[in-house]
Amino acid sequence: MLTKTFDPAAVEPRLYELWEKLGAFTADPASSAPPFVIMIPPPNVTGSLHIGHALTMSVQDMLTRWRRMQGRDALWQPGTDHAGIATQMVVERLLASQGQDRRAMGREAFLKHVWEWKAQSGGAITRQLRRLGASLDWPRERFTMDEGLSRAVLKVFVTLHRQGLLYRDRRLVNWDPVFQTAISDLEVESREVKGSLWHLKYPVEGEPGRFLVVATTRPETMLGDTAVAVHPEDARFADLVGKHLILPLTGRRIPVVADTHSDPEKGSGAVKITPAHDFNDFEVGKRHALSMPSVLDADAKVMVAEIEAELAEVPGIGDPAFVRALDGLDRFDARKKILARLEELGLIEKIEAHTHMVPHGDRSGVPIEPRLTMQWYVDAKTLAQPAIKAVETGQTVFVPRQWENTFFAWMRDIQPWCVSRQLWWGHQIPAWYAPDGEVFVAESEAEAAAAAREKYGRDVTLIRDADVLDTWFSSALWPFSTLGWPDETPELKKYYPGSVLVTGFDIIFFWVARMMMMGIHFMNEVPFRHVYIHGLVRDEKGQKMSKSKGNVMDPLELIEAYGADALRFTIAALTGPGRDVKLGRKRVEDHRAFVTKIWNAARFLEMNGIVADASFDPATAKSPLARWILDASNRAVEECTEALEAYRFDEYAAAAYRFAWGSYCDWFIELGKPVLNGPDGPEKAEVKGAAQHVFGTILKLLHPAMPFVTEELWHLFGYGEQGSLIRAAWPAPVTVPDAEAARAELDWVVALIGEVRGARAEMNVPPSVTVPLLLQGAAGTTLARADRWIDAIRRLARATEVKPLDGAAPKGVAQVVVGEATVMLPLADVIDLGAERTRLAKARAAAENEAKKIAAKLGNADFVARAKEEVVEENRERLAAAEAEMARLDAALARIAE
RNA sequence: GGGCGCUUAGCUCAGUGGUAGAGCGGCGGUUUUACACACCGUUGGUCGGCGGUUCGAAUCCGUCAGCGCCCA
Repeated sequence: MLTKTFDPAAVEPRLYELWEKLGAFTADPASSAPPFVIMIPPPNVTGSLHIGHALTMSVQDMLTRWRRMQGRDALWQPGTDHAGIATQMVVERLLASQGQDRRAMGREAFLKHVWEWKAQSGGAITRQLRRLGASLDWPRERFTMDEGLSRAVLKVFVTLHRQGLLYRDRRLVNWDPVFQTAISDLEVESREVKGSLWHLKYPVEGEPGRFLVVATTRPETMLGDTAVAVHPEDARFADLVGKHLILPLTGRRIPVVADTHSDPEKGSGAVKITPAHDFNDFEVGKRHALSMPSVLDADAKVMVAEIEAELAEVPGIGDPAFVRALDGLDRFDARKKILARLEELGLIEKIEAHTHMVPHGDRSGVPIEPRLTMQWYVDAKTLAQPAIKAVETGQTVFVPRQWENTFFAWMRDIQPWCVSRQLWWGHQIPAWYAPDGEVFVAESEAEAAAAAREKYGRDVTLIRDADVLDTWFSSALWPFSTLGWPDETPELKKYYPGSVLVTGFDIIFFWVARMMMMGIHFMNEVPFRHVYIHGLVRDEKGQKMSKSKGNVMDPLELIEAYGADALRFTIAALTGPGRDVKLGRKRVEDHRAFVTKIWNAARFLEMNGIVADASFDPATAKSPLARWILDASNRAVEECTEALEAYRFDEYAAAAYRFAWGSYCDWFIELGKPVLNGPDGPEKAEVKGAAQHVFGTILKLLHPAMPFVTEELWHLFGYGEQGSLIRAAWPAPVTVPDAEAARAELDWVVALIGEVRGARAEMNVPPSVTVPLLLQGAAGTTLARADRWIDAIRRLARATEVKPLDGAAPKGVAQVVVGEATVMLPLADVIDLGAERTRLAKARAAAENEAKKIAAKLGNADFVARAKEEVVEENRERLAAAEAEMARLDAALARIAE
């Protein structure tokens, strides 16, 4: 006996272990089956499963399970990435709590700690993915710092360098003062900050009392100003171009230059230029050959060294002692002091409140500081071109398509990719420096030494670059490094390129674009055919989930409460095209009802002795009920398959739900009860056969979304061995004899029951009152149908019998129109005839309204002349039907007039 | 400022030229032996506004408004 309700907590872990033990998730490079490949977006090794993972992983698992059932050799490649900054931060914090310090222990010892931490705590998310039911090929699990993947990183780095696509350059980087490292453009997020716009007065050289006013949001950087720019066409400042200003506090002479970067509309129309601390100013500096002194150090503290030589005492303007005293001061403290001093000197014209966007490190959360440093860069511009072309030509297709625009916009304006990070945890850059500064890039120290020996004719001391690579550098290789590249493995041959990449739109730049670039460059082929972009998970109100808002939902807790199937089905149902998913507890609870519904349907089958029967052949079905449900299941199969092919998880869920609940449970089982409760015989056997056959189809259709409950029932009902549904064949439509006739018959039964139920409910007839149904004007086929379905009609329409009206209509009937017939319910003692007249009049008005609308359309000569013939014909039929219904309702009204 | 997207029933959303839909909710009824996480019935929308194209527009075009996201 099945338990009263499904108990996911007891069943799910057991089944997952079984699948894993059976090797049900395993891909087989030796098989002849065509591959289906999804590369997991490797979660952070520091991470734990959040609701966003639940979405993306559920989607990936649905696709994988579905394709696997279709007979594809499915590989869902698992793994995690080493998450440079995040992991280093976690371990540093841990060490700090034990009173230890990274720098004190040194690089080697620190890395040992990180590896230890990874071994102990790094696998949390992989365990959690199992709870979700993710059918990843675990024996193939990889980590971006694996030996194999590290070898791929070395090879790629060295190759790109040799090809001139990876180089060192001294330019401005986004510097994170907390982590003390460069970060890429993408790791910077603009945040709106309420600040001020300070209008500073810079004295014009040789013209006492004349000032050029510059507006700035960052007054502390003025120490590093090397020019003031005005717009070339700005008449207000035309005479100043070429003249010099005395930079307050430092006393340094700086030129006024004409540059279009200066916007006459903004601020004062003149802008101070600090090339070493602002990206735009850097470009201006390059255009005008300005010097580029840095005045902030790695900690974002004031650094006077590079401007020391030019400090000059100028009465009322230049104050070297003050400037020197700022050395080592935090940037924000320095700002206050500088402003106070300028105020004293009368060099602040005004201060405006000003809201502006300030770049922040996405992990550290502090304002990033542009700094002039030497870093390694990848020539993304060059690598981007083939990637752009691949999407333009459809080698890779985004779903939904509109995301291609986002991809193009970024790729066409791509900047050099800064790949070096001043961290210890990561792939150390394979570059060695000779004492003269010459760099040797090689896959090993020995190779670098050999190259150096060749150059210098002797051995020299080489020092390895201390920096590591951006984590995304190794992630970019994921689609082929996980398959064994640079070795030519069977896996690489079979599973590259992947079928589809599934991710959120926020990752298009970080990862998708970079995989495209690296994949095409090193494999001469795009890394995946489709990129399915899903939305973000938000709370019920549509708010982004965040810890600070306190609206985060823990997927594991939801699984605990409602089961993984319920969570997964909810996600499927809510994942529409290009939409964010608004998820609340209530939604999961609601969809759990569907899991329970399936379970209860199974209990009904069990009570009726219905079990799997492979010998049942749908093509031999005779009873209309069996043929009807088999036919309906064919359509459900088609709908589900088409929906999955189109990545329409909402439609897939809706089609399966509609069929399982709305057709199988609500009608097939209910209509089948009289037969199932009746004596054994061919009809009963056939209904049982259809019941088990279609239930098997339902289990298969739902398996990608609800793997656990379906797998459990699959075995309990004898469809297959334990844990075998996962590899059962995806259903295909079956042959159903004369499906159209079965549809027509069941449509009639459903309509009759529906109409009678509706009238009874509206007339407040208690369910305990049962009446005969008298058919007036019924065709012979209708009467035959009524006869065939009498037991079901009795049961579902609360009827005692169904028979043709003999003679005149009895007094006090309720009447409904079903097709050509009028059905009379003799209810003289129960109903209010006035109310019945009102009800009929309302129905007649609706029919009349419909008829009028259609008649007007058909009365339009243009419509008849220009619309498609089948549309006109359809409208003619609808008009006829509406008019016939009006006539029958008129007759019904006449019958009970007084 | 530039770009993208969204606006359809109380809520969440499908619907991309031919009868406006689903789920949930609301309301009324029901212990009819799978299921109250249920069953039956029912209510509910000038498809954001305006203009255009068309025989016909939620759907195509233009425009305006509101909201969201990305970029500067």
